[in-house]
Amino acid sequence: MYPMSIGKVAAHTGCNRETIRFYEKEALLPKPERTEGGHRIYTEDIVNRLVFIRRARELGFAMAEVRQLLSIIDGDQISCEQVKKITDTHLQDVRLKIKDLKNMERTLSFLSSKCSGIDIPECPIIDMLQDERPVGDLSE
Amino acid sequence: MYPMSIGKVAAHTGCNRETIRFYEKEALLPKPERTEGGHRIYTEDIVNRLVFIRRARELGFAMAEVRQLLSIIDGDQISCEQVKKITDTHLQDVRLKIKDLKNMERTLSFLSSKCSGIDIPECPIIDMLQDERPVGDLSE
DNA sequence: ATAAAATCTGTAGTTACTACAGAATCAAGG
DNA sequence: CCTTGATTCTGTAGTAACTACAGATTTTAT
Repeated sequence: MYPMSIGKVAAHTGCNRETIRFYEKEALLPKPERTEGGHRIYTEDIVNRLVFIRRARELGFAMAEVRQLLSIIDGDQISCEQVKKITDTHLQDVRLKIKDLKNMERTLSFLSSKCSGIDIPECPIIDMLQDERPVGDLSE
Repeated sequence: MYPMSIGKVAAHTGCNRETIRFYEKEALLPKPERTEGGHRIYTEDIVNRLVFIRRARELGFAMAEVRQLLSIIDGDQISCEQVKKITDTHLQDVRLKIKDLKNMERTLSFLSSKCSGIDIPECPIIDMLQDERPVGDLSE
């Protein structure tokens, strides 16, 4: 299994090659050993670190936050308090985004419901987007 | 009121100056008249168009979609069918994003609940992000 | 030995803006 | 009319997080 070429790592983790090199350039991943010809050779440690990064990213953590999490991991002892703080801050962000998207959803489905889709001179969607009244204000 | 300088338009619409010029460069807005010295002068028409763009953007339409909507508006007759199609496609996108974010939310709040925030050698959040088991798999 | 597959570096493109720098113009007050 | 401060001008570069090449080199398999 190990050591692995970059292509194997990509296949194994689902992270593409370019992204792996990108993380290395950004110093989220350490520089791996090289073959004589200069090809990267990955150990299990680095691959685990990559998996960690991908997982955090899939949970929506920004790269800056991932960087913080990694630096906590890299420190002598892990500060659970800091980790929880980063997580909770991010959780707030996610909740806010959900709220915003739900508002969009509400307005969009309202707009869609007003439009038959049958060609008529006046389009209710266009009309409402051009209307003086702010979108999302569904009052009379 | 009209005609307006770019600064007034910005204040009036809440869209910042740079963005207005950016939309012009991107040809979402037409090139406005200029003063002798070269400053832009905005008519009501252009400002209305800007408001339309901002509203569509606030509903999460991508610039490419806004572009499509505008070209429909600019055509001889508005195709309600096309407008509805763009809207409904976008609505699907929004719903998908909500779904993804809700999954993140669920996992993040689970992680957060597992962490007391009190410094202990092992951090449950870090552990779970490093765990073999994929995040979001809350099974035993 | 040769051919095909994989990898290398470095640069540029993506989205939708935002932030300058340095120069020119405009509006208001005296 | 003149000055001063506010506004605007153009053009370039930066943001986030990758992704997509091009052209050269290396590795692997036959």
